[in-house]
Amino acid sequence: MRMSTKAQYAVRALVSLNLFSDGIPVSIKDISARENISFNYLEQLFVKLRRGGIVNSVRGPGGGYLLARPAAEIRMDQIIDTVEEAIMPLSCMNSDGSCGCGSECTTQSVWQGLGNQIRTFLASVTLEDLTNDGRRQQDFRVVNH
Amino acid sequence: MRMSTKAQYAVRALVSLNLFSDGIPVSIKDISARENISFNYLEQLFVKLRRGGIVNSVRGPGGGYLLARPAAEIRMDQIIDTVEEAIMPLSCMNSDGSCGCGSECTTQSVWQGLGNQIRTFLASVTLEDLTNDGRRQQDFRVVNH
DNA sequence: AAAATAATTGACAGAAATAGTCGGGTATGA
DNA sequence: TCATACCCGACTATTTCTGTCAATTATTTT
Repeated sequence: MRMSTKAQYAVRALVSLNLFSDGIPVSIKDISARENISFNYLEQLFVKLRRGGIVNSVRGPGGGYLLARPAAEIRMDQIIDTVEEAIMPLSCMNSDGSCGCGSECTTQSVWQGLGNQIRTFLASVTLEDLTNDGRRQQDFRVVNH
Repeated sequence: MRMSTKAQYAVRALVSLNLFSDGIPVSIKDISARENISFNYLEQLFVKLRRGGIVNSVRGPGGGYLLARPAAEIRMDQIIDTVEEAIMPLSCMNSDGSCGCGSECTTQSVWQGLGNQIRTFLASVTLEDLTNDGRRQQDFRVVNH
């Protein structure tokens, strides 16, 4: 069981975006350099994030991306939903979320319980929470140099 | 983010084992037939489960596998740990569990929090819990035929 | 002792998902 | 009109997952 780099990159990128944007667009190039994530790969992620309504884009020189709404209203589960396919699919699960393995599947309840647990946790953390963590780390670094 | 079939199969197989064993060994062939899981694949899983101390093996005719301890003392997280590599690794995580991305990694806390959440949940469910679920489903089926 | 059963082990292969690349477009501000 | 930076789809490489196979060892039954 693992979290894809897609999700990890997307979250890191958005924290970085929130941390360094003062209302002006931040370019992928900047984020890519700052977070050391492949430019082309980030580009892909931001296309999804834009379509998912997490960020808005500004084209042309000086353009880039902006959060579509306040960081406090952007939840982790929303980010991951837009960037990945599903938070916790099972092998016996149909595309509509129903179970395809009939009566054999005595263990389904656990996995569903786990899925709910994960989703609840991710929904309880906002981009603002993470950005504050980031800010603290930054301050710490400045103080200690 | 997904749970591997390895983990799903292992749990199902152990529930089945516990459900149909009355102190006598159950062969992989039986479990394979009952749960409709590939014999050869199950074999692999049981090697790990044995090495992980979840089951004991009995060789020769009439042999098979037995739970190494009471079902109530076998927790989900233990099963998954023996069958998979890690419950929630991150791409920036070294093999020893430490983080390799230094100060850039402002988002680590979330993933660790999530990992703890998952682990806590899995540790709260025992094989007995699941077996009881299975028994109820079986009764239900018997009653309704 | 021989035969049958069933675990044990390691190597291998195909498929799918993930991760990352590339090349050409389009909009926009200077 | 040029440089910037988003936009988009296709493509490739890598890894992981899933499953198969063959050969071996241990044990019981006949």
